[in-house]
Amino acid sequence: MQSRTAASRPGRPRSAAADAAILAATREALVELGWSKLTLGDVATRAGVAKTTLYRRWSGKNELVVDAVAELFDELRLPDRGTLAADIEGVVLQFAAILARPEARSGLMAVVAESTRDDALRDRIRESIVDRQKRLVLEGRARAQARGELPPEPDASESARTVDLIFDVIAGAVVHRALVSAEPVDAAWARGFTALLLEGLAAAGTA
Amino acid sequence: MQSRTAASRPGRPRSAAADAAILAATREALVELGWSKLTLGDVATRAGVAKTTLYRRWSGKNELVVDAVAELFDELRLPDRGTLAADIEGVVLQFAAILARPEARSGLMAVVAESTRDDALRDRIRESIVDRQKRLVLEGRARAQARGELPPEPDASESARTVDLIFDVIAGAVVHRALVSAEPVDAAWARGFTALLLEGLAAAGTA
Amino acid sequence: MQSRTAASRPGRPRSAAADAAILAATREALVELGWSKLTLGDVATRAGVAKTTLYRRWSGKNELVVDAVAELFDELRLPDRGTLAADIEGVVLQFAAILARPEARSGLMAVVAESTRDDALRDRIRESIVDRQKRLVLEGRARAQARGELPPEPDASESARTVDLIFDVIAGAVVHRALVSAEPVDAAWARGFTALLLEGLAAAGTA
Amino acid sequence: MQSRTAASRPGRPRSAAADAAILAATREALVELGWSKLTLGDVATRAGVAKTTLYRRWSGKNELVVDAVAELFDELRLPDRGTLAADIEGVVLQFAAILARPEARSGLMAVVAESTRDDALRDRIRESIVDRQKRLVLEGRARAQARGELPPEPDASESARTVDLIFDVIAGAVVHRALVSAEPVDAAWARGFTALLLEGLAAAGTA
DNA sequence: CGCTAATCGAGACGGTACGTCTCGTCTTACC
DNA sequence: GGTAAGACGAGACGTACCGTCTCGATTAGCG
Repeated sequence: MQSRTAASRPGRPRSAAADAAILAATREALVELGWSKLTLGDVATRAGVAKTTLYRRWSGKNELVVDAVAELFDELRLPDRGTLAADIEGVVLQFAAILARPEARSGLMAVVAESTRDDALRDRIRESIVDRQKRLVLEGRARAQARGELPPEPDASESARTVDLIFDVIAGAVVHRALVSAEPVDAAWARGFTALLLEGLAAAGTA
Repeated sequence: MQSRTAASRPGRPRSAAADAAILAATREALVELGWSKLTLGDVATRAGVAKTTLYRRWSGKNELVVDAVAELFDELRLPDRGTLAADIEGVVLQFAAILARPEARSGLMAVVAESTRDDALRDRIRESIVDRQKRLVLEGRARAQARGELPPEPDASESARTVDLIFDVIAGAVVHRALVSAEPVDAAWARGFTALLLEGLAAAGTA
Repeated sequence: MQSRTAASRPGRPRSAAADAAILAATREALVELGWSKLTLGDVATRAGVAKTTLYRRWSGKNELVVDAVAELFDELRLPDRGTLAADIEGVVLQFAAILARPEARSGLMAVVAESTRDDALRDRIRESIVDRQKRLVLEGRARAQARGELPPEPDASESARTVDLIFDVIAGAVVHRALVSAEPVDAAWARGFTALLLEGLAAAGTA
Repeated sequence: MQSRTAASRPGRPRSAAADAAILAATREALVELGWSKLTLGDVATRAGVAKTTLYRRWSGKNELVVDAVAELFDELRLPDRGTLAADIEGVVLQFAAILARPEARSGLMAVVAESTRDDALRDRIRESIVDRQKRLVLEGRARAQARGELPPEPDASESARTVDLIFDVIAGAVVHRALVSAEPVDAAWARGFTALLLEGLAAAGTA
C-alpha cells in the first residue's frame, strides 16, 4: 500500500527530461555568470523550459543550485593506490579538481553562505552534498584495515566522532586552500597535508 | 610628498562619522536580513545617510561587506594559557565565537563566494581579513619557541609554507565544523582537533 | 440533407448539463469578480468542469460572456399598462433593473468595449443581445396602433429607421444614466424621459 | 500657507515630459492594440520610460487610460451655426468623430466597464470626462436664450435636472448608435435625432 | 461483447504580463 | 563640493492566467 505513485496520478505527467535540462542549464549559467548574476529566468530559457516549470520543481535559486552542484561531487571516487596515504592524496586532488571548476566554486560557497540563515537549506546541503561524501572516509578506512594499515574499530561512537573530525579537516583545509588562500592544491601540498593528517591521527589515537 | 590630503581639498570634507555609521548599519542589516536580502538603500537609510554618500565611498555591496566583516575578526587575540596547545584551543574557541555571530557567518561566506569570480575582491578579502590573522600563528609560534616548546626556525621558506598550511587547516576545519557540519565547536572538539594538529606537525617536522 | 447531427456523431456525446453549468458559473464569477478578474480557469472550476471542456465550446472569454449575459436580457417583457407611455416606462424600469445586476453591468459593457476591435464579436452581440430586444419596440408600437394611440405605418423603410432611432435613444439614455451618470433610473426619471421621447416622436412625425 | 509645493520638495522633481509622453504612448497603444492587449510595460517602452516611472504616477491601467482618453474629449467645441438645432447637430457630429477614433472607442467603453465595479474609478471618469462636457449643454442653452430661441431659466433645480437628462440622451444615443448599433452617425441621423430631442424638450417644457 | 471514437477530469507545458523591488545614476536645493 | 532626498532607466523577481498538450478513464453507437 503506497501513496499514489507518479505514474498513477491524474493529469499530464511531469517531463523527466526537463529536470535534467534545468540542472545542466544551471551549471552552465553558473560557469558563465556566477551565482549572483544567475537568474532563474535565464536558466529556464537556457533549458528551453518555461519559468513556471522551473518553479514547479524548485522553490528558489538556493535549492536549485544545491541540486545542480550536488551532482558534481558524486563524481568523487576513492582510488586504490596501494597505501592509505596515497589514497587520501588522490581524493584530495580530485576534490581540488572539482573545486577548480567555476560552477562548483561559485555555487557551493554561495549556498553555504545562504544556509547560514536557512536551516532547511543547510540540512539539504548536508544531505545532498556533504554527508554523501563521508562514504569516501569510511571506504578508505575499511580498505586500510583490510591492508593491515589500521587496526579494526573498537568503539562505534568514537569511530563516528573521528570520521566527522577527519571530514571537517580534509574538506575544510582543501576548500580554504583553494578558495580563500587561492593557492594551488598540487601533489606537493597534498603530500604535506596528508602526512600531517595521518601522523596526527596516529599519535592522537595511541594517546 | 603626498597627494592632497582630505583636509586640504576644496569643498565640504567628507563626514568621518558617516563611514562608521555605514559599517555599523551594514552589520546590523546583515544580522537582520542576511547577505542576500541586504540592500544598499536600506543600509543607507539605517545609517541616516544618502545612497550617494555610500556609493561615493564603496563601489558595491561586496566591498562594503568585506570592510564591515573585517573589523569583527580584528577582535581575535592570542590568549596566554601557558602551553601551545592551550593557546591554540583558546584561539579556536574565539574564532568559533565570532563565526557564531550572524553578521560574520552570513557576510564572510557570501563574500568568499563572490570572490570566486572576482580576483580583486579575493585579494581584498585576503588583505583585510585572512592575512591579518596569520599574525596569530606567528605570535603563537614565537611564544612556544620562547617557552622551549618548539625549536627555532631553521628555514624561512619552509617556515612560510608551514604557516600557510597551519592556517588553512585551522581556519578551514573550524569553518567547516561550524557552518557546514553545523556541529558545536566546543572545548572537547577544540582539544581533539588541536591534538591532531600538533601531533601531526611534530611528526611531520621530524620526518 | 444535413451535416451529421450531434446525436449521430460517433464517440461520447457532449454533456448538455455542462453548458448550463458553465454559463451559470460565468454569471456567478461576474458578480463576484467582475469582467477583468474573471478567469476561464476559475469558471471551469466553479462549473465543476475541466478547462478543456470549456474551450471545446467557446473560443474565449468574450464569446462566453456574451452568451452568459444574453440570457439575462431575454427576461424583458412588455407590460400592458393601458397606455403607450406607461408601457414604455415599464420597460425602461425593467431594463434598469437588469442593469442594476452586477453580472449584467460588468459583462455587457466589457464585451461592448471589446467589440470595438472585433467585428465578429460586435455582430454576435447584436444578434444575441441587441436586435433580439427590438421586438419590444415593435410590440409596443403594434399595441399602441391597436389602441388607436398611433396611426398605422405608412412607409416600411421609414418605419425601420424610426425603430432604430427609438432603440438607440432608449437603450443609450438608460445605459448612460445608470452606468455613467450613476444616477437612479426611477419612476420619476422614466416619466420625464418617456415624455420627451413620445412628444419628440409625435412632433417629428407630423413635421 | 500651503502644503509643500512640488517645486519646493526635496529630491529630484518628476519629469514633466514623461507624463505627456506616457499619455501619448497610451493612446498610440490603444490604437494599435486596443484596451485588452495594452500592457503597461509596452506603454512604458513606447514612452521611453521605465515601468517604475509609470507606476509612480498612475496606480494602474484604468486610471492611466481615463487620463489618456479625457484629453481627447476636451477637443469638443460648440460651433456657432446660427440656430440651436444646428449647434446641437454640430456637436453630435464632433462627438461621433471622436468616437470613430479607435483610441477613444476602445478606451472609453473599457473604463466604463471597469467602473461598474470600482466607485473611485467611476467618479474619476465623471470628473475627468463626463461632467467636463456638460459645459457644452450649458453654453448651448445660454446662446439659445441670447438668441431668443429659449426662455430664461425659471428654476435652478429643475434646470439642473434638465441638463442631466439632455446629456444622458445625447451622449447615450450617440454612443449606442456608433458603438453598439454600429451605424453611421451622419448629418441625416443627427438632424433626425436633434429634431426629436428639441421637439420633445419643447413639448415637455410647456406641459 | 468488444471496438472505435469523441468526451471527460486533471494537471503539466511554453508563454506573457503583472506589479514590486533593487540596482547604480542623475538631478534638485541646501549647506 | 558634499549632502539628503528622491526620481530615473534598467531589469529580475515570483505569481497568475493564457490556451494547448498529454494523460488515463468514461461513455456512447456500431458491428
